[in-house]
Amino acid sequence: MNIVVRTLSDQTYEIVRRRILVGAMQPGTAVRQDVIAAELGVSKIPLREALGRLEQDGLLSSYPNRGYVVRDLSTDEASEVFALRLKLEPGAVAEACLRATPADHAAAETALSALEAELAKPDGDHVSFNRAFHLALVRPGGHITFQLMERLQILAERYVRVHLEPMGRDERASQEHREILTAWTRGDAAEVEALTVNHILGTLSDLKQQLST
Amino acid sequence: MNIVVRTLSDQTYEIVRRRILVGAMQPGTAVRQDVIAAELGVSKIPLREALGRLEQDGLLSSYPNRGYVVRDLSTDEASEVFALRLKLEPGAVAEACLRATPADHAAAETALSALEAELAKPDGDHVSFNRAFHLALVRPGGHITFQLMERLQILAERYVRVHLEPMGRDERASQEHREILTAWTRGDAAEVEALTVNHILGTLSDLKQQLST
DNA sequence: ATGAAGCTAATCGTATACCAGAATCCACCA
DNA sequence: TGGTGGATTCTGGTATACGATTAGCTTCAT
Repeated sequence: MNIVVRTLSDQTYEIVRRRILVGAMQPGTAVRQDVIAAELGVSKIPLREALGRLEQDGLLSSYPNRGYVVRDLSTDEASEVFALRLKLEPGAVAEACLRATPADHAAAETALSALEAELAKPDGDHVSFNRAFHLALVRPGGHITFQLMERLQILAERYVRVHLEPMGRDERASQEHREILTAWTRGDAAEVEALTVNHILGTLSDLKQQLST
Repeated sequence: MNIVVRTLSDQTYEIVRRRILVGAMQPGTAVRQDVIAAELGVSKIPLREALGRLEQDGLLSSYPNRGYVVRDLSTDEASEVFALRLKLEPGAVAEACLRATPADHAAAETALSALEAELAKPDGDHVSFNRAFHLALVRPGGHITFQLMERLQILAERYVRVHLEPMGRDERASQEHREILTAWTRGDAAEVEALTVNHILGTLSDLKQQLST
């Protein structure tokens, strides 16, 4: 497919990112470099590169000579992230659907199937697959847009995991996904945009409800 | 002021970024790590961390086992970057002006004064100061928004330098800056937003004109 | 007891040396 | 002319060492 060769830095990045996203590394925790390096069996160069990327992703903060700390979650940041998604994602998805090739259609279909399959499992990791699907809808658009969306998705994922994963809001969201993908593959930009707005608003309102309890 | 201690990685990042932005490292050029490390007198760890950040900034691309390459400029990307700025920046600046403290006001004023002073110099580096000013207007808003805007500003700066720096479009832009800052300090979000839209559109239209010649 | 001052241990940031493996180049050969 | 198979050059990664800084703990004076 695309890139099969991945550097150790990449893999380390994804492992640590997952740890943060699933809460295995709690907010406020200092990142002990040699400990993690030893756990993962990598040396400091790939680890530090991974941590640097995570800082740019907004998952870590760094303090000179004191290292990295897992960033806190906050309702302020949650609002910010979802406000940004609302500003960018609908347009990005719409734009992408106009440029999407058959290969992109296939990729998006695959991503959604994988997500649905994961939802069927009792203890599946559907949140990651959800992110992958959403990003597949954006990828055919511009490179920069995709990069920004990727970051927003990652940040959003933290909040979704913490607040929404326990409650299953899966059936409705899943149906919305299908609708979006259909319109997207059809190239119906206006419809895609509207559906995406709704979808994000749906997630956001569920989130707000959870936060207020 | 804020952060006085900066790591070597940070400094290296800024030096290499400047080289790319001013064209000292041309698009398409492969980045020879040991050469640059030797030139800057740093070892591979800070250099690689800097390069990784530049990749996330969209200034470099990396290919496993082949290293980093300076990304090409393209009119497509230029449009993308400015479209994103238009979607994000006006709202971000408006939001920030509502949250800005007196310290933020002072910082923005300082940034604009510095920019104006630089414009007075015959061969000043006003493009960097322009970016600093624009970012000062966004900083009091959310952390994530600021990070995204920072990246967009950096990307935009490349195109501005290449296409607009030769021609001086400075007087009008400079006047617009003053107007924006005044409304911003006053906390007039609606006005700030409108002025910012106009300002970006102004830059964009100058850019399009240059590109079409 | 309590706060300040000083010492100590832990950890970060960086450098250096080294190695395996991929990519590239080039000379040689069909 | 057109491969082909080493040499060469880099990158990506490891191991290790070390100065500097931070944080924690101890001690001492009040």
